[in-house]
Amino acid sequence: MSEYQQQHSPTAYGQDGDALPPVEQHAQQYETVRNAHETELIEDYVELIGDLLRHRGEARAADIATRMAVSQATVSKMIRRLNELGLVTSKPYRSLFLTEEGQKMAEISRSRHDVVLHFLRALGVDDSTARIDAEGMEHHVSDKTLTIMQRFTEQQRT
Amino acid sequence: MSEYQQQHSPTAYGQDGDALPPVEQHAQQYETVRNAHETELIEDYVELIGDLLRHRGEARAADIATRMAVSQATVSKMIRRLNELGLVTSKPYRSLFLTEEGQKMAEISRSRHDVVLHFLRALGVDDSTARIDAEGMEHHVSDKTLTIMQRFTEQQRT
DNA sequence: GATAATTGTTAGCCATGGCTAAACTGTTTA
DNA sequence: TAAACAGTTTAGCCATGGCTAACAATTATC
Ligand SMILES: [Mn+2]
Ligand SMILES: [Mn+2]
Ligand SMILES: [Mn+2]
Ligand SMILES: [Mn+2]
Repeated sequence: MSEYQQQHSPTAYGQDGDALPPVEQHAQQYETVRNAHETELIEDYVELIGDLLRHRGEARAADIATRMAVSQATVSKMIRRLNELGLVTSKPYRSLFLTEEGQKMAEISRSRHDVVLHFLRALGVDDSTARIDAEGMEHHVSDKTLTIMQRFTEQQRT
Repeated sequence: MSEYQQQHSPTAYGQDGDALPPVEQHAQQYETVRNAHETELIEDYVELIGDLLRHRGEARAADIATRMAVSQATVSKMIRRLNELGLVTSKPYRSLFLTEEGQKMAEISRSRHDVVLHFLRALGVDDSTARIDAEGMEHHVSDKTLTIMQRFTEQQRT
């Protein structure tokens, strides 16, 4: 491991606050991010389908495509995957519906999303920015952090 | 647009706090996330190479592979991309170096990363969790939010 | 009821980011 | 100095998530 042959940096930087984390911990950071990326899109689809069902009573592929700014072909393909994963049921040319499992995922995702969004607003971020940031951040916030965010938001509200 | 044919939801949910955002805004959320994903991994590589150079004096492919928990083949392929993007210079079987542009990106990424990490700690998140969350969150935090996070951290420090 | 418009599906393309296996280069050590 | 080892590269595989183009089905309009 070349990384350990040279213990002292020859540059003038020395200690500048943050050292490199231990290898195992560092590796775990990236692994966790990769895992999040695997489920991220699935969650967004399921969450959106749930939201469309709640707010509009139906979830059509065309609406998903518009809201996600993605082609209908992309949505169609994705729906097949969601079907295979047992998250949605779909008859051709009909509205989508969520399975039990899909509904569970939708609820969890929506609640996570809400906690992050409300937290950002409580922190002083304007609504439109908060919405954009929350859409990405939500998938990378641990349960621990989520709890802390929630507490912060509640305290702020008083 | 079927989404607008049915204005009133037939379910009992009615208004429950958060309505669906307007289509254009909603679409922009997802687009922004997709854009972030395109540069995310590149930034992490460049940032890590910069950190290895600073702390160890050299950045070897093998070390990157270990730290990222990824195969050496994956790293090798990625280095070719970084090269093509003009972010690193590399002679075969030698340590990597960052170009001017690569150094700029590394600095920006590191500083972003630090702001998010320190913010999470200031918020009360334990170090190890903060590190994991920051690794993913950093790519989805807007400049506006970043500024607010920085202010928060400084206030907390007093 | 025929035609037009909308909606959905399929086929096939591409880039990205993983992987394993095999070959190659450079360094260390017997 | 030759062999062994560590590090690097290449080839080729796969899944994911985009796209366009062509076609099919449903729904709306005349
Ligand atoms: Mn979400
Ligand atoms: Mn999201
Ligand atoms: Mn980073
Ligand atoms: Mn990162």
